Amino acid sequence: MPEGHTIHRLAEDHLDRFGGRPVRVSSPQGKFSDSAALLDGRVLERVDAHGKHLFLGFGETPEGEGPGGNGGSGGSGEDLGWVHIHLGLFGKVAFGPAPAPPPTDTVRLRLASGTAYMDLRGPTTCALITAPEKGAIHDRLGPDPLRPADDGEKAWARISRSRTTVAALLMDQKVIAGVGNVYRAEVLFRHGIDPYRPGKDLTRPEWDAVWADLVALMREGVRNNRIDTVRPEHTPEAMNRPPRVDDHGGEVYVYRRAQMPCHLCATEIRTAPLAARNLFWCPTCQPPVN
DNA sequence: TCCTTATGTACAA
DNA sequence: TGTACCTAAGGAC
Repeated sequence: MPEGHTIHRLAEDHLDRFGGRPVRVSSPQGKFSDSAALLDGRVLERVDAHGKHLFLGFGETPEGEGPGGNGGSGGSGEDLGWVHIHLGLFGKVAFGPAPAPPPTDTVRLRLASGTAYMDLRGPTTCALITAPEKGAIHDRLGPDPLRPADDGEKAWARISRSRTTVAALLMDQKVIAGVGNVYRAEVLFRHGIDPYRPGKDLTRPEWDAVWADLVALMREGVRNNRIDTVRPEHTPEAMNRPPRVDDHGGEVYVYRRAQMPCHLCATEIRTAPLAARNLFWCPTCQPPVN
């Protein structure tokens, strides 16, 4: 269930559970075994998240535990680099309390401490990378609404010059990092923007509002660990309608609501494939501009 | 038990 | 544009 909010939440959760302490690292499935062996027993020192990319930074071997010892300052503490994780479409992380149960054979990466464990399954990427390699990943990602230092300027520079549809641009991680198929559909609905409008036809005020909204929505997504996008006046309680029963849980306006009535105008929500994903929108609330 | 679908990306042609 | 990759859940039989 990965859009950017999931990844930033995972970064926090990893730091809370494993930060500052040595961690047992293993790869029951085997595909990460060599790197896991290098990392086993190291301290998780820092975490980072950019868009849908998660980075776990492991430090030096704790005193007396490393092969080759010399556990003091600077000893074996060369920067081991970062574990780079991308969940892709199917990847999942499961946390649990110690003791960790026997892993299933799909667990790519297991972290375990005296109090907690984490199992990673099905990621598209789980690799040990160097700091420069991490830098290269940041360089090819656009600004992330969840990174405090980022703003929408670089994204606007690209969007305002592009004939590509705004729906495609919002999914392009080089343009803006962390937005996925749910936030894309929902933020366009919230601002009444036709997903097929070319980027260059967006106005500056429209983009500023979309960016600010993504910052707010995605922060709430990190907090609640799910995507909710309906305004208070459109919640099931406020509208006296049944809550959504769905595996992704959150309350939304259009995502996966094809052929159901729009919460605002009752028009049938439409869906169409766009760049190998399903787009959802309300043709009445998000009319073409011409 | 099989089929479909899914909040994603990279690479080939 | 198509295809490959990774996993699990839900629904149709």
